[in-house]
Amino acid sequence: MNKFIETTKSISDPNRVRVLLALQGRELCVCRIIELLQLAPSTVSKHLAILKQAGLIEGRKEGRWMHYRLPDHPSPATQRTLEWVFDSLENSAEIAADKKRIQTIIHTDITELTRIYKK
Amino acid sequence: MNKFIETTKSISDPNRVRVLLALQGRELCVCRIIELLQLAPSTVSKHLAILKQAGLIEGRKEGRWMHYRLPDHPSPATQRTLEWVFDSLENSAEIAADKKRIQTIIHTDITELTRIYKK
DNA sequence: CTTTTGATTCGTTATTTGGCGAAGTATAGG
DNA sequence: CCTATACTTCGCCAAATAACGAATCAAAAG
Repeated sequence: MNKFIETTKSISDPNRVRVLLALQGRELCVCRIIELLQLAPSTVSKHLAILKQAGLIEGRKEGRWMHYRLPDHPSPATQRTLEWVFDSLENSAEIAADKKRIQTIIHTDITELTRIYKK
Repeated sequence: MNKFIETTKSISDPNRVRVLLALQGRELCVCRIIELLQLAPSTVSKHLAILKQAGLIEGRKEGRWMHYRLPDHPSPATQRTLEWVFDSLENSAEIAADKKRIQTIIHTDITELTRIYKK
């Protein structure tokens, strides 16, 4: 039950759900997720930590960059959770808009994104 | 997306989840749900209103008693949500304990339960 | 080895949430 | 009718949550 509630809490925030959908079929570094969500780096980092703790994403450090992705080998429970989330949001307008914007974001050079920190 | 978040929020409280599981295959009046959860009537009523608003349960008034049950004709989305919840908690110890206790509660006369209000 | 950069941790604040008891509503019983 | 009963609504409080900026950490780059 505890694990289940941890899972449901982790997916009851729209920004965290957007992250899960953004990671479908690709890996993203934190700076691109920041660009997608338009939130402070510290806030995004917290959201990612919550999703990771719940087992819904995993991280990989490569030099200075941290890349997050959906689990390579999710537990059956995690697998079903992700399927349910993706299935439920198949027709979401917000997610469709994100998907479109992600195409721009992944083709933007990282040095262009980091201006977020400089503001 | 809003609807989805409303759903996930409604199932991210353990007591609300316990209610959903308790309603599997049966209808229960509020007084029995109070007995199960051991919470104040006003608190239980609030939880039930949240689940109802999310479309996960429906209510039926019969005289003085309000009976709640899982929806007779759930939307496909609601159906999948309930399946996911039930599937996820198949092996929960807390839910197993509740199932056992519900057997007692449904065989207890309502006049025995109402002592909760009298305290 | 100092600086820069990408990300996380910490401390604070505003909002939301879950709990309760008191008051209100509606129905049944005396 | 008037009272009791089954719930719900309201108002309040304590705890949890989401957001931010400042400080910190770790890995390149200068």
